[in-house]
Amino acid sequence: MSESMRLRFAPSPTGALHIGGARTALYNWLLARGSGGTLVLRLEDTDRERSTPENVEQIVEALGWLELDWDEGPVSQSERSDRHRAEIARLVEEGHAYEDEGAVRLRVPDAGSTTVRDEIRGEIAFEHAAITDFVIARSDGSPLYNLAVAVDDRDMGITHVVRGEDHLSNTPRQLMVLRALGDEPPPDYAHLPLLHGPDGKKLSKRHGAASVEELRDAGYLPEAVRNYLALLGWGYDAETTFFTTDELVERFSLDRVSRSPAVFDEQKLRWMNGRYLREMQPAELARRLEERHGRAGLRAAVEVSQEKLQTLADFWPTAGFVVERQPTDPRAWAKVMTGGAGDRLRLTRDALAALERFDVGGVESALRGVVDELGVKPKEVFQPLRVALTGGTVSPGIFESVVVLGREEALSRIDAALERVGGGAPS
RNA sequence: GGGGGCGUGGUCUAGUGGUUUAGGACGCCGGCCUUUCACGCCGGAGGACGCGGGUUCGAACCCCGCCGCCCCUACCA
Repeated sequence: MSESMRLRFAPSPTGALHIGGARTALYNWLLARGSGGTLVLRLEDTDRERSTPENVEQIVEALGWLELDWDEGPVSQSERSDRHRAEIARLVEEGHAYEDEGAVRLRVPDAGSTTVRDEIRGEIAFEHAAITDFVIARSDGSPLYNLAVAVDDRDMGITHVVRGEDHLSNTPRQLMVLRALGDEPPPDYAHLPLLHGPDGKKLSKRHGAASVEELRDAGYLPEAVRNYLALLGWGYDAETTFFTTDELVERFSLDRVSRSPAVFDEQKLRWMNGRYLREMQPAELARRLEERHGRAGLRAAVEVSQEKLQTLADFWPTAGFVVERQPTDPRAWAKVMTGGAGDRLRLTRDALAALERFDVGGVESALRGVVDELGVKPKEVFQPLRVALTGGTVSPGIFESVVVLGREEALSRIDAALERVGGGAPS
């Protein structure tokens, strides 16, 4: 790749930025950043009916969240309509196109073929006989996709067009427009394999999180999404799975991009996201969670729960009890608060109340003391306490949970549970 | 219908003629760890590389046919 690569990411603002589009944006960005080239953001909004400002805003926001920036643009094709119309007129004048019931069609030769040189798939020939004279301008004079793309790629000096495979069949048409427009060599093309849902069909909302916005809301980290998306259709070697963004920029190349479509597997993204979450500095994780929840003071809750999170959305269910009391899960209560649970909990309360050093080590020895004293299994003591403190049977480590709540709050919650179980008044 | 692309365990992939009894990862199953759930660690099941021919001493890798899936075939992009 030359160091003067000029790439473009050209989404159509007819909807949110989908995962496939995000992957295309990522690959273009990696290529631009890795080569010291330029990335242009272009909005293909020649379909004025379906293109909306809201979608443009959403796409720009999604790119921002993914931390993918661009060097030029965003430029809207609709703003370049005059330029497109001028070229359409010139093509008609020069005989490359003609009017047909008001619309304008490009002349496609009856014989011969146009060959697409694809960086990923090699040379692909398209027989002209199978391509009709296609419309490049509507009868109202407005330019159509294949014309606008060709004119813009040419005007913008795009050297590499990297886009989804769904555009592969359009490429010979754009190549023909380009040729009619002038003699300049066309850009290099690379068509990325499409992304499918678990059912093998084109990815859509019915497959769960399908847009970048939904990924963000589901609690995924942009760096994890970048890493995962990079691996959907590209691999560096036989064993490397984790890449920092710098490593991706350095190592990504089109010649290792796969040719076959990939299925977006949210389970693997969850796993990868969990790995990123666990390796993050607690302060940073707390900052992101505080931003997400619009509240401060989450650091302590983060420290006891970080190792259990797979997404940011997992935080509240697992550590919300630290911030505020949670309703008790009836099933948890019924399962744990049986037999002599009340008595064990009362003894636990006494041990915690009498504890001098209220830290993890102190709490642990106090609780294990109760276990030894009663001669029961640890969980006979820990689970009732867990339910009293958190409302459920699943939570962060019990010693840490006790300490993070503090003695006063912990005893208060235990008392409330004792009252409910009727296991006797607090001593 | 026509044109084009693709086809390695459920999923993402490594592997382009022999070092492959096809490697790694997610998921799944079992075990260990253990205060719950995770994490982590260990082990396991699951692919004869879409199918059928051919070339070759030898093919997942080359050739042909077929099948399947997807894309284009719009005055959508």
